[in-house]
Amino acid sequence: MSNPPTIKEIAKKLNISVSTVSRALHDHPSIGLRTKMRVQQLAKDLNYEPNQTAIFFQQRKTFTLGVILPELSEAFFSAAISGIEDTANKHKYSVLLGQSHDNEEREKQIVETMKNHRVDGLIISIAKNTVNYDHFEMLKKYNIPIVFFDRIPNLPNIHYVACDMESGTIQAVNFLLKNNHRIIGMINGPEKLFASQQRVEGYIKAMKKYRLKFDPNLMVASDLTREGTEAAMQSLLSQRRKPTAIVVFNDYVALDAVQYARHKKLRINKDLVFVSYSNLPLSHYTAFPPLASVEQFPYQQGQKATETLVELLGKSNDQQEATTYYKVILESQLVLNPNR
Amino acid sequence: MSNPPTIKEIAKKLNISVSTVSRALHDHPSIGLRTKMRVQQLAKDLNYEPNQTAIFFQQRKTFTLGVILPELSEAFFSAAISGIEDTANKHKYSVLLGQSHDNEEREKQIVETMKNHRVDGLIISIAKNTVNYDHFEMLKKYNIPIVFFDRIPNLPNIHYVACDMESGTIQAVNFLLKNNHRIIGMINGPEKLFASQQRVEGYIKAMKKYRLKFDPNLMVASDLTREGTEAAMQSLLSQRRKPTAIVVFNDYVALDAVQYARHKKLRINKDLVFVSYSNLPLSHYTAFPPLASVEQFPYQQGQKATETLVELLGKSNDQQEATTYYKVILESQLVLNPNR
DNA sequence: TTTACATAGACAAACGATTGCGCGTTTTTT
DNA sequence: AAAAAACGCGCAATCGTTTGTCTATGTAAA
Repeated sequence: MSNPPTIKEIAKKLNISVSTVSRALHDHPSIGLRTKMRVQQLAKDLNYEPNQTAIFFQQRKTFTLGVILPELSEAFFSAAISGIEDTANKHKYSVLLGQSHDNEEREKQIVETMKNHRVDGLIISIAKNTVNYDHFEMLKKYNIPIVFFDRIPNLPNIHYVACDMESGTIQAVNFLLKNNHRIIGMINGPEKLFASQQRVEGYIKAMKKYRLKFDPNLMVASDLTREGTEAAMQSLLSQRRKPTAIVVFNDYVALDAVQYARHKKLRINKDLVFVSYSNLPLSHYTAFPPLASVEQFPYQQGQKATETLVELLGKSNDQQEATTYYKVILESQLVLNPNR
Repeated sequence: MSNPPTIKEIAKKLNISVSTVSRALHDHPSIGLRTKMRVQQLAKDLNYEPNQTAIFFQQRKTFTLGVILPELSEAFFSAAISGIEDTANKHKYSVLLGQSHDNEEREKQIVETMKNHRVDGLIISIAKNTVNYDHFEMLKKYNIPIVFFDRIPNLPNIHYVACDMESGTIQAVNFLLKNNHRIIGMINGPEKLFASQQRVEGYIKAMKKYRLKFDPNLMVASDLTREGTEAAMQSLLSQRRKPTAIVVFNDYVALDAVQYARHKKLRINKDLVFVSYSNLPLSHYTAFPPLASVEQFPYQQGQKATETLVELLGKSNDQQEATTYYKVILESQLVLNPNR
């Protein structure tokens, strides 16, 4: 027989009704032990497996989590998806995947696809230049909860998991200050990102604590492309008060910044030192690694986001409404480079 | 209204039958232009979206591809999944994800989950120590086609996409031979992997062409862990005929091997040079990169595997049977490290 | 005018499983 | 021994959509 066995076939072969079979397979108390055994035996013999698509349809639940990330090939996100998949799996959920390529249009379209697939919930790290959040709001009407992580939108009532970049930045700047740097530059990311704003806060707070005044010229933004980073470096290095240290948005940007500096004949870790974020494994192997990097625990963020979502899904809609929004903050942590 | 609109509601509001609505939405010729317009207008107004789970169920097709990879956080696989997702998306397929963590048990369980989800097809790169292939064979009975890529099982009748590691190895060894190395070691991967066997073939062929005899002591295997690699290095370096160059299974292994060699006070690229596989982006930034690396085009492999699977799914079962098995071989390519 | 044939749409079954309700039979209670 | 409760199972609706078949109306051909 080519088609997988169904509950109907079992019923027919045993001359009982489908409902009995269904209940027998679920160990329902109202089914006698005898028939229960017979059904379960035959099911095993026929290699019966319930048709999930039928169940999904009937139960209006798919046990599937949608995950939307900017770039799967970036180490940060691939670590995150790893944590997400592991945790989802542990809770019997499957993972439906989409990458936005940092493109808002594409992000919208994926959200649409996920909605039509009737995913039970979504985990999203938004595209870097998404400014319109309608496609997220829309999901509320469909009762599809979202947990954002790392790259979170600037919206009031959302669930999210993120690293506290403010404290991480304070750690980073303090580290530099303690090493006698006084003119500290910063290459930040897109202003829209909450994480960028937090970095600014942390930077300013740390400087203030040392009674150093904030020089806005030392704070530049990169769009995270190589060109953007080079422009940022150029701007920083053309200052009258040249920075002796630079805090950089992430390790990828740092690699580009380092290359630019070397090209300008600056001696890394002598004329100019770098501290960055992410602490990718590669930075341990790299020729001129940043002195230190703020670890953001992508795997753990993914884990936590998934656990949060699963917990949310365990609640009824009313309960969901009643929950105050989850705002899970993981502490980031400055990690000194062992090869420094 | 909390529930999404259905075809039924549209039918009721317009006082026509559901079948008419369905056909109108699909532009079926037997529906008059007037009603067609009215239906489509109302559908738009109500923000109607077909319930995919119902359609999946009804059509016995989910437009979902299952993807099983060993480790998402490895650069090779994250690049591959990126290619897979992009290509699947282009063909209106979604991607259901699972990672085996190189664990055969887990791999089996994921296959099971995917089957129950009724994915239309599977793309798999097998766990490194999977020796039993029953769970793959089983899928044939359910008419779920599989396309393997990169890490392919040693089975006769399968579809697969892979890089030709033999020619890549020949290129690598030739490169070393031309640079006057005569004693060339190799750290290979698990013997079960087809790719490992191909590397051996390539190595031997290249040596033969130079009329050099094959010294089996120069060929060792690593289980890809740091410890395994260190053991392999130790074995190689303790030879009477010490290698002046080593071909290493991949860039991760190479990084470990390099560290071991440095620890042993060997001068990289002087006393000992390395050539490896994968050409991960990080190797451009690394302090002591391999001289060259055999690029395996993970993104393209993912793309190609997905295209192959989609093509397969376009065919009826009979046609599928009739197709000879796809064996897509991408040429690998030796890439010299620009920072060498 | 009658026959024939498109045209436009309705009816209903089917996909596979779950579940509220009802009904007959057995067992327990008093 | 009669009434009540418990047990064991079947009936049928339901989830939303697609699709084969049938019917009614109108139009063209004979």
